[in-house]
Amino acid sequence: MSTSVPDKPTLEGLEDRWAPIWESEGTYRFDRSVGRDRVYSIDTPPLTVSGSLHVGHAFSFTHTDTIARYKRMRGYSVFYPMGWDDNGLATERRVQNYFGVKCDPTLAYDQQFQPPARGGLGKDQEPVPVSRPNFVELCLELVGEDEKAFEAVWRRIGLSCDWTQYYTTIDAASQRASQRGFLRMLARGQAYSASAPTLWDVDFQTAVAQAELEDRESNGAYHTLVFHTESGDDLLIDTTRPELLAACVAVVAHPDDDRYSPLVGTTVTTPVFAVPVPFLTHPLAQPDKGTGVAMICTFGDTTDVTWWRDLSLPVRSVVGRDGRLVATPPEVLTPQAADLYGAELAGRTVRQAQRATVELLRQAGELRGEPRPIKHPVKYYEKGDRPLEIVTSRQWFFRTVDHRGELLARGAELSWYPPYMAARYTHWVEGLTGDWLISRQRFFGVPFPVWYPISADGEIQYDAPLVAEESALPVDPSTDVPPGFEEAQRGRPGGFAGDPDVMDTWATSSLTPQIAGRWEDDPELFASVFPMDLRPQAHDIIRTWLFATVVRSHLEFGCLPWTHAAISGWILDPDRKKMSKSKGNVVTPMDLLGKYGSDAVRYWAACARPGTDTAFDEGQMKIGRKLAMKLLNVSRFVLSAGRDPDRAEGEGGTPTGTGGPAEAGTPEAAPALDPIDADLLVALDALIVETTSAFDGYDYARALERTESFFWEFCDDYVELVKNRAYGALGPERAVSARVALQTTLSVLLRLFAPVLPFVTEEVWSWWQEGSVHRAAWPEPSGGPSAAAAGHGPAAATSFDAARRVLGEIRRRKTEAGVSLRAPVARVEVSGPPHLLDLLASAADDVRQAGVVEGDLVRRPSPAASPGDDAGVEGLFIEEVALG
RNA sequence: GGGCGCUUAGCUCAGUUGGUUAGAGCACCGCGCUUACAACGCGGUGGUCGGGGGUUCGAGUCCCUCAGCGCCCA
Repeated sequence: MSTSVPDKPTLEGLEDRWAPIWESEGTYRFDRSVGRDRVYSIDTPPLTVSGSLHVGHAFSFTHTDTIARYKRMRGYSVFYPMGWDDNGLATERRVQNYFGVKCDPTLAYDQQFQPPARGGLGKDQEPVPVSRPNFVELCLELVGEDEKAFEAVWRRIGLSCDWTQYYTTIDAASQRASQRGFLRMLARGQAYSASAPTLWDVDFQTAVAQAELEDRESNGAYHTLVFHTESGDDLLIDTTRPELLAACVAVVAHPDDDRYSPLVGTTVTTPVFAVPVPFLTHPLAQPDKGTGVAMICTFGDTTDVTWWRDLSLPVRSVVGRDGRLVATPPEVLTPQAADLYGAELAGRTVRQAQRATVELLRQAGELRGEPRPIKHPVKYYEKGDRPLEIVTSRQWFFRTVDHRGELLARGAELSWYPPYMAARYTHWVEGLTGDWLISRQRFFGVPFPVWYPISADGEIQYDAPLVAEESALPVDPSTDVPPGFEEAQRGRPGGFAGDPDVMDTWATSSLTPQIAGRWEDDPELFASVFPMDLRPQAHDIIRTWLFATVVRSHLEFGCLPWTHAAISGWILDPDRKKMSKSKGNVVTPMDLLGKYGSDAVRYWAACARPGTDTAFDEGQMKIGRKLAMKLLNVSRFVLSAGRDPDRAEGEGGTPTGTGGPAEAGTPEAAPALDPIDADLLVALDALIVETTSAFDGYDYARALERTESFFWEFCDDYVELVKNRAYGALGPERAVSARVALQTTLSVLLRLFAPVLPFVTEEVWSWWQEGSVHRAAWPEPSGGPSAAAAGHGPAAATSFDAARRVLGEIRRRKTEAGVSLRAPVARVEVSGPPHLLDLLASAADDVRQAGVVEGDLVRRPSPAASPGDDAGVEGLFIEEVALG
């Protein structure tokens, strides 16, 4: 083996040098030929391609990468695919603007289609309608560009994923898996369509699922409306949504609210429209809210939906999908009331209608007092700008509520890191209020593989969908034809109509283990990777992505999709605010990678405890860079110290990568080690045990911290102590002892650092070893001759400890005296218990060399020392350091 | 309103089943170009462990309570 150490090692250019080599050598390629028990499979989060990567992504993906690299060095064949999630609203908007198109799912695919623009339309131009398949093609073109940029960042940062296992959630295989998954759910009765109250975003024109909701504290106002009882009394009801008065179907009070018990079961009359509605009770009515009576409308909020369902009330919708009041008022209105509605409210937006309704109430004398402004939580779509409305429409759902108990059990079965994150899942499942709505009225997504028959009189038969055959997947019902039909029958009586919607993003990305594992497309691969070992993700999507993936795996396979979930924290900006695009505080990783180097950025990421939110801190990257630089320099010393240029070649120095210190780095076989060299190797064994256990518990941060701390002690104390001896100052045999310890330790440290610092460790490894450090075996403690030679447990004081203590004191005295560390020392006197002095004696030569002690090193037994005192080297006292 | 975290040096954070005098890096101050390293090394200053109470021979660590911050959910 040749050793080739550069004169001036540098961190510059390591990424450009090693990333292509890893790719061409297939260093991270998954080997499917091994059995499932030797596979470690990772369900990588597919990043949304729209938008840009920020350091938070680099942060959490680095965490996963350290685990992947560790498992690989432990001998696993690591299945670590990379995926992109390109479905979504953001992409649609960009595509519409960039190409000047508008999707119309009723249109047929046009193979010759060319978009009117690339880079945006002119001012007078109207967007061109295109079919869904054409629209999807344009989406793919645009996200393809982004994916290239994303991939470049990942390669630069050194993610050890296998790029041959790459997928996107819109590619044909993903669509096939997604549609197959849907059809299987449908066949088992776990997917169903229903016309039901649905949360609706009037701007995005799509249904929204429970998981996508967020409450926002918003301005509103209580309006006190005057209803009329059967006996002609006024009944006051506070509402924030008077514009829904025409949709009122009942009023409700709490069953225990004695104030209203006489009215329960009677009929009251609404103001303005004079519609009779029942007075009912329900436990969700809050006696202390407003007057204690609420008007139930279809539908003002989710509580209305609950009341409507529990109390079996009729539907009287007034708000349309466009967010305006519908043209035709509920049938229950009298002709006069309907005329009033048509004149004052029909076609108005919700806000306009509220003003108009207030005016009508005033004119009728049925508004008591003035509206009273309040702040209250209102439901929004997380990406939306206007409050959600609730409309009634036909949508597809996956059943979840029926499976609540089983899903809770799956959550308990999963190993969570850190464990307390399990509570997020449990609370979410316990709080489920409805099944999972999967229909989206969008275009760039996976279509439902169903059509509906059209009856002879032209009615669409939603209850008897025509499903695609699995062998035909993926299909697009807007262009493909259901089995047994011809294209000419599309939209005709007696023919069929394709489902116009696409599935929710989560309906597809909940299948990432299936997609990456090529479910059904490659049964052998799937069997060797599924269920997977690890799901790494952030905590904000436990209730969406993690939950949805568990649902799909549980219902399809009756098992968890993975055995472990590692939840990473978030990146906060220096003011401890969440980093997000809308706040404008996002930092992108590419510049940082260039400035500090990939290893340094990875170091910063790996310092964060699993699951802990972390402030963005360039200072930590500087430290990482310093660490990488130190590794280069000390390696240069270790690999060149005392080498005889004439017999450098073939000298040995061959840590094989398969074992620990005992068999590693030994130019001459089994030399007699100096005590402090043996001490170092014993401590190294302890380090290996500790870091291995930390990585087994997914605690990359602890592993790094311990390795780093050992490394600095190694550099600052051990290397300084033995430096002269390694150069041969105390003879060739004792030089060999030092060099064995140095090289063995370096070999182990390089491997322990490799998961976090892949570039610099690979660089140094290449100076003296064959193959990639990332394919080398994780170190094992030797527990062998070196430990026995040391003759004591790791807890007791060692020669190394005694030597560092005395050397440290000599340094301190020199510093206090303001002289150079090279200044000679005339005399040192140390007192302490005899056994500590003996330890010191065995390292005395090294201490004298390192401390430049030219005179005596006197050891004076301390009379006060008790024989059984096994305290540490604090028992040594440096009585005198006489500078020369 | 409920839940989950967090609060340790000026800053960013470790601190394992409770166990000597609570640690690291950065920053700051001082010394030093020494045969791996001046984009560096060596040394030093710096803390009522958020407040209060409790359990214990002993609490940064366990329990209760209060305050502040963050996130999730209503």
